[in-house]
Amino acid sequence: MTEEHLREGEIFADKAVLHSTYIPENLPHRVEQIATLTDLLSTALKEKAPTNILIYGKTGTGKTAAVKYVSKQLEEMARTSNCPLIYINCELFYTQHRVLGYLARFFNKRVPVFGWPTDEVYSELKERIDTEDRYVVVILDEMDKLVTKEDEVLYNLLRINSDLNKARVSVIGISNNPTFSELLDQRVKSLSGMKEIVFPAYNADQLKDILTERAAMAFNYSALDDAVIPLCVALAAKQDGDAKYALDLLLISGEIAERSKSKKVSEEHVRIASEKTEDSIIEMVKILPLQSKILLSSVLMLMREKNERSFISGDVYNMYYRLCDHLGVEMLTQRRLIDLISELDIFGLINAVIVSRGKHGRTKEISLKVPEELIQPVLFADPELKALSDIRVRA
DNA sequence: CCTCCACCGGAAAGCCGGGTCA
DNA sequence: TGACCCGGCTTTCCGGTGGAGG
Repeated sequence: MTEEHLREGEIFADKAVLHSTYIPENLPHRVEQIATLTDLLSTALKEKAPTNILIYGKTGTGKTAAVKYVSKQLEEMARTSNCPLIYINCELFYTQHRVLGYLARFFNKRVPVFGWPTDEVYSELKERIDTEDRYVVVILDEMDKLVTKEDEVLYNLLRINSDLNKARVSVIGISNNPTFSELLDQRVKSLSGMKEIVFPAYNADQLKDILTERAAMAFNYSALDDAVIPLCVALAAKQDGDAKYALDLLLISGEIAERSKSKKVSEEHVRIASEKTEDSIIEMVKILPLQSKILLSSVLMLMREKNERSFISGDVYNMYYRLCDHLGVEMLTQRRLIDLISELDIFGLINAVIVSRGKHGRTKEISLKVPEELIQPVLFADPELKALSDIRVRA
């Protein structure tokens, strides 16, 4: 460890501090959430009364960090009291079968990856867990990935306690989707006594605290130009206070500075870094399916035509139909567009919030979340969308 | 307090391409 | 080879709903 420290260059003291996997000693501005979480878990542990917790908030609001932080704290207690903590990222284990299989294997049941019917895996798992008097905590990160695939792993796990005699299971679900809680079956929620913890987005001041603290550990003394952190904060604040983005930016800026053999990270390096992350947005847009591209273009077109920032879904649909017509592309039904919009929202390309407008019904308010100038050329570069560039809208 | 809009999103079924098995 | 299955994508159908305005 110390050797590694010494090997770091002039810029970084400890690069790993800026990685998203790093769990800091304390998480600024998340005291309340951590206290609630610790509280819920430790009382559940002591009283052997399982509790299910749903954590939600946008990307980069410290959800995973907070949960890992708390697990670390509880680890000691866990080891002495036979309480395994199992962390699963659902993005990697995205079917019920795989999650259950992973859990079963965790409890030393040799389940082949393929070939077993799911309910058999489930009942094996139950048996395995129940062999001992213990308290099991299962953490499902990116939990929303499971529900959308009409999987029942959640429901099974949330209700598993009623089928157990000796052991007890708590589930902690983490979700990026702010409306996820509504997505969950109300019945299951009340049945399992699910508690919710919300992680709000960080504001600029809070982001600054976070970056300052991490930078002090990550960088060598005076390796950062004074303007660097404020610039990172400003850029991240634009991304809905995404702390992960801010830390990435800092890391990449540092690496760029290092590679260019600079002694200091400068504002210029941050600029280059932010361009680099822009590249990943471009990449994402590039590989979007045609229909999603048209949909995204509809938002752009509306912005030009109406000179506004956000639009209701009805307007977007209409524009989408106009564009399909113009391009001679088969158009999708409205129902399907709802799903594509949610998808773009999850990708972080647009913001979609449900609003109720009284007499004017209930709808989604949709706005672009990335710079227009950034994605427009990418969209129009698609051969299928070429014809869009000749739609001239009076300004 | 009730209504009613404009859309949301669940359920289920169809279609399609690709993979599997006898 | 053909029958069958699977998963992803899409459509059809439809029941639901928050809140401004009556």
